[in-house]
Amino acid sequence: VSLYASVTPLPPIPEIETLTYSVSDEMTDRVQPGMRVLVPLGARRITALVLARVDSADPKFKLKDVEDVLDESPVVPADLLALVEWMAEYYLCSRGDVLALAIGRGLTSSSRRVVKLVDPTTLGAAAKNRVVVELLKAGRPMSPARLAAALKVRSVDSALASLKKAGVVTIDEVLDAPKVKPRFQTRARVIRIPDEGLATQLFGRAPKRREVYEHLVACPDRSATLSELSSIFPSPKSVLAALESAGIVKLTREEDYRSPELDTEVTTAPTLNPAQQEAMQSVSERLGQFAPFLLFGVTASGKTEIYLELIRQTLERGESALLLVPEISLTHQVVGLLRGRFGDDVAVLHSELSAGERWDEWRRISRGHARVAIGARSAVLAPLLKLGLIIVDEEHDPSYKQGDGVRYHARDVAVLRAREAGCPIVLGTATPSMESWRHATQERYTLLTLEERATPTPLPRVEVVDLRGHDLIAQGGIGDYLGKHLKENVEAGGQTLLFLNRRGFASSLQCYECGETLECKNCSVGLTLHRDAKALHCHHCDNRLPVPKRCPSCDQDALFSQGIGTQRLEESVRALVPTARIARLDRDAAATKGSTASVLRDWRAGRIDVLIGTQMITKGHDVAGVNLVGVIHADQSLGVPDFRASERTFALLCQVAGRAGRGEERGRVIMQTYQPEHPAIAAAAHHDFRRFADLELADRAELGYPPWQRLVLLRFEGPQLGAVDRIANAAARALAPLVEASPGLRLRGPAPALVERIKGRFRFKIEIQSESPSELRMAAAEARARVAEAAKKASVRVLIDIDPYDLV
DNA sequence: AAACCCCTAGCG
DNA sequence: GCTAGGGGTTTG
Repeated sequence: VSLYASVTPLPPIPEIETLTYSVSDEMTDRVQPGMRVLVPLGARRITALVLARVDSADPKFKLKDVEDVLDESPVVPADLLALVEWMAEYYLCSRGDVLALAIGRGLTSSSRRVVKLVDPTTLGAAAKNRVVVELLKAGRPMSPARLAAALKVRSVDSALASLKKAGVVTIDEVLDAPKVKPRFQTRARVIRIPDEGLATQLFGRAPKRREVYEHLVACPDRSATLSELSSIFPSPKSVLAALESAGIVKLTREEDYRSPELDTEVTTAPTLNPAQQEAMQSVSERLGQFAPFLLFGVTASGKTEIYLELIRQTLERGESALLLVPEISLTHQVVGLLRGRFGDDVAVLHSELSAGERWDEWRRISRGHARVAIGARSAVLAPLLKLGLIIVDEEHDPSYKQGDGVRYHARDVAVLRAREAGCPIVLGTATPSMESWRHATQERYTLLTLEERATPTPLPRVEVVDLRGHDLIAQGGIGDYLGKHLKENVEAGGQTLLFLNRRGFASSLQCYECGETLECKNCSVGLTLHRDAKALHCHHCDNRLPVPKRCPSCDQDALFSQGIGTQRLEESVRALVPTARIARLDRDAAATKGSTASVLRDWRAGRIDVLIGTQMITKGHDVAGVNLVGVIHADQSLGVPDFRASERTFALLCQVAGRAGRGEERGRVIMQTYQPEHPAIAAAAHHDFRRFADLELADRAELGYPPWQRLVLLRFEGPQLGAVDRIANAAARALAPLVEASPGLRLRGPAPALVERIKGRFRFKIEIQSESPSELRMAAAEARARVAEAAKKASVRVLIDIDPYDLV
């Protein structure tokens, strides 16, 4: 019986989903699903991941052999491969795309051609040949692509062909090593206790041998690594060699994991209060089976302790646990807690890891050496073995939805993964997403509620200040009421948090003579004024320009700034409370390395009186409680033409408000707004999620927006407006018969995106809506396929966003 | 006729 | 993503 391997290239190759190779007899045992292999493809060799072993192959292919197996154990466990398949199907992308985002880059190798000069005397006639030879004479052997680049021509292939024929050069295929290699270390282990005679013989005149030996015997497992020993004994290598040849010690090479530096915060598990206990118990009873829970707990209700206890129980059952958090960089504290409780059993996966660190954490998990994985979005694909529990903290957080590439939603994938693994999943939040809330009210998810804070402080008092009739900008962002309380709080020595979700100084510059607003030349958006950097800054393409003195359009000295950002707010706070210690936390301030951490440290230590920030300050547990929280412009994010604007605003306001009064006394929150009656603001002021959800769901029902129905967004992007418009319309026409045939299918668009141009690319969109997700996916795939060819010709990219979060 | 250039099909 | 090879064009 012959064996074949179905593989997918890694990194992925567009248009190639799977390839089939034959497996030679001596490799049949080694080739297993989830392993990387080296395979020939065309004229070169590439790495690929084995998806399956199959016993038959399409006879129309003349199959090549798998050349080498790169792993000893599967890099991707079998159940994770199944999840990858599902994601590729659901999100209409290739398995390779999903695998690439799971494993990351740097783990693949491929061959390339290298040109070597052997005999420069027999030059060909062509001028190009001469230049190529000159270049090779001067430097080292290089690839055809680099030769072409150095000579600033498209290709040198034909010159090389003739040079090769004349015997001037040779072209070899060289295999690149993967960029990430495992690191090894030597471990010494005592395997035999010497009897008295041998001991005298070995140690009699060699006290150092005895010392090393005695140290090793005292170690756990009677073993230690070479680097550990080196830190105690100077150059222990020769001693170990002697002990090894005497048969006392065995030296082995083992993989050395590059674990990221992590803070460890040692705490003891507190006794859970009755509400926590009850919630924990409900999940605990269902360990070992699929059971989705929505853990709805107000801020500071002690959700984290429930997570920790459930993870402990899962490990005790011999299973592994996955904890997803919105942004790992802002949740160091949770990582520290986990490390404190579970030590080296914890692995961290996030984008800030180096390729080597990520790979080693990945291997630690996939070998079962780490059984708790914590990470952001992409950690939902962590290669855990015997998965027994998934927790998604802050399940409502929009960062779980990937905005480009494979546009997956980590929370949704997590629920599916839990179902496949047959384990409980806990979605924790103070402000559930409408989707999860509906599942809970329909009893598809079990609702667990924590109504009270675990701390003695009650929820803060929230006051809504009606800004109508006031010019927020003229007041520098701080109205009279907020200003009065800010002053009082600073004088009383309290800490104040001011929240404004816009960075920069002013949102735009406009000319009062000709009315022109200064726009980015690559994007159809206004440029933000950054006064500290003395620049106009495009928040879409990162373009930076000097601030012009006069209007570039009419040359009048008539430019004035509009809107208000954190930098301007900082200025007005300094004017209002000149003696206060003030700090700002936003993406601009965080750009200076390490500044975020030091600002947060100072804040927690009470060395800062007023902290100004964007939504960075609302996330995670790093910002401790304060006496006063000021929301500068609560309805700011309601202006976005997106059906989720209310939900986002509500969640954001609750989160900001939750920062108040975590310590001894009850905090105060002041929300300034032009829309005090808006449900998102009114409900947030009363900490009343249920009321907000009722109103919001009713609103969405009218238009059939999620969670009532599902959405798919088709996006069109390209450098020419006309081409993008044309392809978008062609796609709409391709969809028309489907819409006609199916009464449940609705179409909105094509229409230009809110920001019509980003980085020089024009953007159009089509929204498709239906109750049936499969019908939607089919329609989207059909539309894309129908316009694919024309789109390629017109350099228009067609992107499909399943369950989109960003509609504008 | 050879050399050069550009494009794209097909890779298992 | 790469490469070899097809076909059209230029060059000596």
